[in-house]
Amino acid sequence: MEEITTPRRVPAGAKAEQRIRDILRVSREVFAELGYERATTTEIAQRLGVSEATVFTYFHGKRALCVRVIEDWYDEIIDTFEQGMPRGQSARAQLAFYVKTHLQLFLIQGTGLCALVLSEGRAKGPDLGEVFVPLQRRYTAPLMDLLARGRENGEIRDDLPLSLMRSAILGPMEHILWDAIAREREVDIDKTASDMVALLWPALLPVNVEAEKLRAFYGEVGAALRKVEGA
Amino acid sequence: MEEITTPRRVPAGAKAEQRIRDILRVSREVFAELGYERATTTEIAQRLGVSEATVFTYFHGKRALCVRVIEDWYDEIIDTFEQGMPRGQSARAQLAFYVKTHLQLFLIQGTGLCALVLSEGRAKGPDLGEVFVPLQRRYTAPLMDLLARGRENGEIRDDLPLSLMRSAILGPMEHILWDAIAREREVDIDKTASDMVALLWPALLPVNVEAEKLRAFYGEVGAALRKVEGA
Amino acid sequence: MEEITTPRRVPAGAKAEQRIRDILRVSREVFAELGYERATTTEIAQRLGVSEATVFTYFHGKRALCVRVIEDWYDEIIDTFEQGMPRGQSARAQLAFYVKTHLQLFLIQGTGLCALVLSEGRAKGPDLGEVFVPLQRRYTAPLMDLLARGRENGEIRDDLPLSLMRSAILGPMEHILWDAIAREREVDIDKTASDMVALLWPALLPVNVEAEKLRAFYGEVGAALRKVEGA
Amino acid sequence: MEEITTPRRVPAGAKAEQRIRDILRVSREVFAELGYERATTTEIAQRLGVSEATVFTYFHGKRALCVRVIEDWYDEIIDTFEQGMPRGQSARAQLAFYVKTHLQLFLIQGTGLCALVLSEGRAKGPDLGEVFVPLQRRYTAPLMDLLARGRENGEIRDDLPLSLMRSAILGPMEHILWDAIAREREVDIDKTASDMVALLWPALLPVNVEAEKLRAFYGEVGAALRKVEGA
DNA sequence: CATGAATGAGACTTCATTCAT
DNA sequence: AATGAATGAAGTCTCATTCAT
Repeated sequence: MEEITTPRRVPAGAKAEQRIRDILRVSREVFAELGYERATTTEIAQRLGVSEATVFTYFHGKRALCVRVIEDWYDEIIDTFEQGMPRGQSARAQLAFYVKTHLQLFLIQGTGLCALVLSEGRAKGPDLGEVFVPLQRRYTAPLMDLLARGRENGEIRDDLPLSLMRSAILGPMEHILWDAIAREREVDIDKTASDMVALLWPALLPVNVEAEKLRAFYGEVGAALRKVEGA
Repeated sequence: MEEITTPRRVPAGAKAEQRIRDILRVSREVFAELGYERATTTEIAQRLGVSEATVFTYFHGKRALCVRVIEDWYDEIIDTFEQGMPRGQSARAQLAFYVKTHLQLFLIQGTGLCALVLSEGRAKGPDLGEVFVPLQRRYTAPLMDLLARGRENGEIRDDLPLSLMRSAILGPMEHILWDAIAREREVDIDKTASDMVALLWPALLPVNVEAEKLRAFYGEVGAALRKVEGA
Repeated sequence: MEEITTPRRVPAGAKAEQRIRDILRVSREVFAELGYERATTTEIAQRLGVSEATVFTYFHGKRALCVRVIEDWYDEIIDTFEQGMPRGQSARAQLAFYVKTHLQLFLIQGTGLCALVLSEGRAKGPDLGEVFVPLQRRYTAPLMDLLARGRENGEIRDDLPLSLMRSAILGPMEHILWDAIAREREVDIDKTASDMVALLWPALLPVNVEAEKLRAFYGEVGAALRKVEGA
Repeated sequence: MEEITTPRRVPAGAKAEQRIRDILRVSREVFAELGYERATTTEIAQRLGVSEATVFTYFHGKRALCVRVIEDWYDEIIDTFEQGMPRGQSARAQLAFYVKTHLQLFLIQGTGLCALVLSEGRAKGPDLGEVFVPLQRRYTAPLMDLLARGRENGEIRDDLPLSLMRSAILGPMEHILWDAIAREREVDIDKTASDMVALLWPALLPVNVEAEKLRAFYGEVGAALRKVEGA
């Protein structure tokens, strides 16, 4: 089915690489705006000011181009998380970073790509779908790690599967983003992010860390602190 | 714009109604599996074992057929919620009902329709989009009511917008469903539903401010400790 | 190609004849409004409040129905002329009757049928065309007779072919009618008819050869004069 | 309503222009032969020996193609009239030119386009109709001007509306042309044109230019002439 | 290398017509 | 006698893709 043949000869060189970047940039726009089916190679070529044939000189076809667009997008996101994640801080702080960054990335880039992945990734024929599974895994890895570390530290409850928690964090964000798009409303990213964390954090807390114990802990730490200060 | 032409003549009668039901059933399948763009009238007709012309005898066209499919689907869901919601019970019990029913409806029907609504509702030209807005409202109404009643009773926190809470409930469910589809894994609905409520319920509870602060303090001290240890 | 088979069995009887008349009446409307191609059997059936199948019970098909509509229309027109023509009076009076009646018939019935005949009669495949030739002959017969009689009496010139005169009378009327339709303007039939006769009658009079030459001379001298003056 | 979408990209270049001319040439034939509804893009493509897609590469669609065909045809006619009209000569000579040129243009090109305009221009939905109104005006302008100038000079009667005279000239020509087509008979253009003018001219003359006066005028001009010659 | 030009395959849709009931 | 229902055939149009230049 899927042609695996490479285009006659993909050009190489500095100029060629620039061309590839241009095509990818514009394709990302078009796929994001229109979705896979409604996007056309004509539209992409026209926005670039080149002929359709040129696009096909550098990419196998529409499908391959779309896959590449999505891969690149994932890579960017994953990089951003891996590099920025404040690993040393509390799980809550890490979550806050994750949520805010996520909202930023999606709202800036538009939710188009998000929708693209969600709807095209689901298409029956494993046309695009199978490409995404590993990407999805890498993409959610920072969150999963965050949760796992928090669980080890006792900061996060361990009575429920991590995958459920992941859904409880990613799901609302996607939902909010679509809502924002659908209503064409501006979103206050900072506020939304902090509200979201305020809402969800209690859901992640260990259920058995009770106020009583916390108070005792607080007292002891305070006492220890004063002891040091007094010394 | 909107075509007003009636199909040549929509038959009416017992046999005709059966045919309409058949077409709708199969169309729901096809749209759900393939999405709007990839679904074809040819496919629908073939699965039904009739000619394409027959489909067009009963529906104005692909678009109208799809709209009808979605409307019917929403109606089913809304009915189920409105009739089954245990209004007398606690907010938590009502939420449990909502979540479980939701998962059931979606998993039985497949998430295809959900994806259909989400991706087509977002399409550039508000071709299908505008049909959905009122449906969406009716569809989320039971949940919003539930939350509002809980808030009045003091069962649910009132320091965050309802819309955020709505997203925090619907979002995870959609996410789980897509995950289930993508991995083609069976889902234990009862367990997933109860886990989900166990996870989310604390997020909805009124905040005990003191406890909240203590928890934050606890988390940060722990993190500081680990930093020292790690260094 | 053209099926010559009769419909299974054309019903007969008083009720059947009424039905046929109804179908023809409505079909005439529809064909006149929409032209042959744009008219549909569905439209005809719907306006009648019967099923399409019923139409096919009484007529071979769309084509045959249209032919019959046109034949009937011609028959009406021909009858009107043959019965009303004031044969005893002067050629000019007869022409006046012919012109006025013609305008009346066409404007009342709409020019739709006229257009139908003109455009369908011309279609390449002699589908409808060949049916019309004899009708056209009968239809123009009253006019041709009128002219021939006038010529014998010396009331009408005999230096030009009759067919040309026929065109000079029928042509303008059709032109006026289309103009009226195109601009959706009301036409004052009496005035238009008398103007038309006033205009055309001199064209039909026997030529006074000498006067004619003098007139030509006068025109040319005048033109030459203006040329000099203009220079 | 009116689609604004451009074809994917209309090629521009020497070869492309040739192709466009070819498509227009063949389309003109097909529309002329069959009328708008019966003409098919398939037929056009087949006669050209290209795929249907090629036709759609150069034109938005059937409708646009037809509009262009008609516009071009009108332009040709209008140019011919505007350039060839012998403005300096007598009104009769100008009319003779107009009639003969008209017959030539129509008989060479076939009356198909004439019929196309007349029947499609009248179609219920003003699909094509509205395109024609301005063209019609430009097209009849030379004739109207001719008549107006003649009237000012006293060469043409002023007791009847110009529009009626226009119909009395254009109408017969169309009628003759259809007759020619319907009977598939050759037409002697020169003879028909001169006969037509001979027939119609008396209809346009001022009714009060009488033989007596003309004779006197003739005598005087003759005398003047001889005086000059004698000198 | 870039592209102008062409196209095969397939989409949605319409409608005259048939036939069992 | 009437019709409900179904459909074959055809039509317009779109788009990813190819290939010679």
